[in-house]
Amino acid sequence: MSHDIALHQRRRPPCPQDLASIPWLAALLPVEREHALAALQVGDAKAGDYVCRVGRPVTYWFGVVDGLLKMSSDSADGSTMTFAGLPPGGWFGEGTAVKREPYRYNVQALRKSVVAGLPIDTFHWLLDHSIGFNRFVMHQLNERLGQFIAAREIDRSNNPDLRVARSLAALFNPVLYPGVGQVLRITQQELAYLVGLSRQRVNESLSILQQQGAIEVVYGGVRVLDLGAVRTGFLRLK
DNA sequence: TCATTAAATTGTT
DNA sequence: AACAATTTAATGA
Repeated sequence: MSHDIALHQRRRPPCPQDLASIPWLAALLPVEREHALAALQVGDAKAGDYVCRVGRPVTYWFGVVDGLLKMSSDSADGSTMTFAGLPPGGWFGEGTAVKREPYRYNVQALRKSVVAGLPIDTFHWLLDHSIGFNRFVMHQLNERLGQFIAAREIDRSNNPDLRVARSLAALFNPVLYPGVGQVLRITQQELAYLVGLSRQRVNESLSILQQQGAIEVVYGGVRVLDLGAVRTGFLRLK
């Protein structure tokens, strides 16, 4: 397993295709956007690469252009706790970026991914100058708060079907992950890593959710049919 | 662009 | 954990 910080290696300027998948650019005025574009960086991360690590000083505000990342933390007893999966369109680290504190979690590529980074000084410049940017970050923080509260309920529950459903619902969040759309590209193995179940069990849960009409299982991904049903876990007990 | 081959993913035991 | 079946990605004409 590699231990590179993705954006410090294999870094390149963003291409138009990358820019199209960065949601907050649309919230900026032309002047602001110019400033942001001049500083934006894009890098490729191999599976297993770290995007950021606990304790490192904040250098960038990160976003997922393509691929899938995992946000996790190592607790005191040595076990690893996964907070969230990060699909395309997701940006993270604004909390620590605002405070200029060290990262409080690890973010690792679950598969080959494209990661974008906005240098922290540019991030602060946008906070100071752009109303649209502030609005975006505020929505982001608010939505993520809701997601973490939901995540606590997931952990309390022991029903694997419910856990899979809620994790999927989180990944399909259109505010946090506008790049996902109707079809989330994730293998059952990757989902198993995120939820903390075996691939077999995830496979079974997906079948049940499909039977209920909440999702459709496709090769290498999941199509959402009824996000509300996925969110509530539908007719299943806790 | 198409056919062939290799690799990845899934469903099942 | 191992297997065969299926789907996708890669290759080269």
